[in-house]
Amino acid sequence: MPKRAYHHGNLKSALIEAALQLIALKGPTGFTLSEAAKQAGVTPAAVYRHFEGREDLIAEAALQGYTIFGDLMEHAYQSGQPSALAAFEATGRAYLAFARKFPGHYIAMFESGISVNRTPELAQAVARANAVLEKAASDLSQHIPEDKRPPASMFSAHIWAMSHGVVELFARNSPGRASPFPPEDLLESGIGIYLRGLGLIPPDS
Amino acid sequence: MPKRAYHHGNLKSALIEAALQLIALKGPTGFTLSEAAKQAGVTPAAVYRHFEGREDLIAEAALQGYTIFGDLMEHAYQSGQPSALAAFEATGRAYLAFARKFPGHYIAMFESGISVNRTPELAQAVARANAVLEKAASDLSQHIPEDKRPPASMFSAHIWAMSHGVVELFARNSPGRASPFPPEDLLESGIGIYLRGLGLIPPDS
DNA sequence: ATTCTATGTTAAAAGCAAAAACATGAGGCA
DNA sequence: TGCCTCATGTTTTTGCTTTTAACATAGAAT
Repeated sequence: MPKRAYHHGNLKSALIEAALQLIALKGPTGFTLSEAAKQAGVTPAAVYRHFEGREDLIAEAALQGYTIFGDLMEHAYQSGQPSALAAFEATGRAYLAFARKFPGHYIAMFESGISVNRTPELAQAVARANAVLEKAASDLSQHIPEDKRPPASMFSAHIWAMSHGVVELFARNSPGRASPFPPEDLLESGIGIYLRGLGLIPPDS
Repeated sequence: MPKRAYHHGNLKSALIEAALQLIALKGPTGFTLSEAAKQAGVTPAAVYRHFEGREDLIAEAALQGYTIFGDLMEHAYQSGQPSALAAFEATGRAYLAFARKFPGHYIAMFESGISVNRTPELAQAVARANAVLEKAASDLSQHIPEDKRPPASMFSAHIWAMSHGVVELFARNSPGRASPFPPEDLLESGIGIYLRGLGLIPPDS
């Protein structure tokens, strides 16, 4: 194999790819710009032609993550239609699936400490993902009597919180906080109980 | 005031204190051993007389955190006795209160990437905190008919997950993921709905 | 009083982020 | 065809970090 030409061709994507791998492997703290550059076959300084710096590289990985995340959630939502309940439960499963399939993205998004308001682009990608979740929650909550219906944004915040909590505490093997249950079961049962509490599914196991 | 004597006196605690402050301020990534040393009025190398290195310093902060956390949860649990429900809800509130009052500890515990099995001591402190939560959940779940009662460990995992999710997503101002609701309300309502789903509180707002 | 040891300092090696100065080569244009 | 230009990489440098080794000091023990 001939050594790479002077110009890489698509260094930007290669760097994001390398960053995602390294972030997933060594955590947001262990990740270094230099190592990502090396893995892309390039000197550290070259990174600055495509990103403002280390943080910006992580931020772009997160942006890509939110975009994929939004797509997946949207697709899951559609796949459950026309049943509001099926659509809702599909988004729940998609959440966990995303965290499992795209660990680098997930970490960049939620554990790297970057602000969602870092750039307008990022904020918009977050807002879009949020909107899908809230739409699924809103659809479903139409089935609740209006007087005892929580705001859809609260509903979706609850579900997002539980999903995120399950991922952070029990789905990541590294901290080793082993639960006796597979994360999928944990989340599904938790959401099930919650929905029962809203009267959205009948009270039988 | 005369400059500090050659021997600090209680450098170890001073370093943990400084670390907690800096971690809360700049996140686990921004935190540096050197800065903690400077803040304690000592050279970086002095740190190595009391800790194995940067990670170990963070780990000890986390250990201290889990100990305080366990104490607070225990106290909250006792404060609600003899009502299992009151005790349970008190632990929920205590969780959020801890995250708010001890941000440095919380971050060291849950966001710094240290493994809970790093040392036996740490693992034990985590286990103890876990045990309090599980006891509260177990007490409460006695009030559920045995055939439709989830395992106490699953019950407590659900609550822990939602609590942690609320803290991470909505209680930390830095990521700027503003929810329209105060985290306390969000968590309290979420737990309320969940408990209703288990039939532990009657279905009225 | 003298020695031992815990606890500090200085000094130095190795790695990283970031910026400045320099190099290369691909595409537009005569 | 041949030159210019500019996007894209490389070297080099600065200042920070972690970590280790060698040295210094003072409180405690004998």
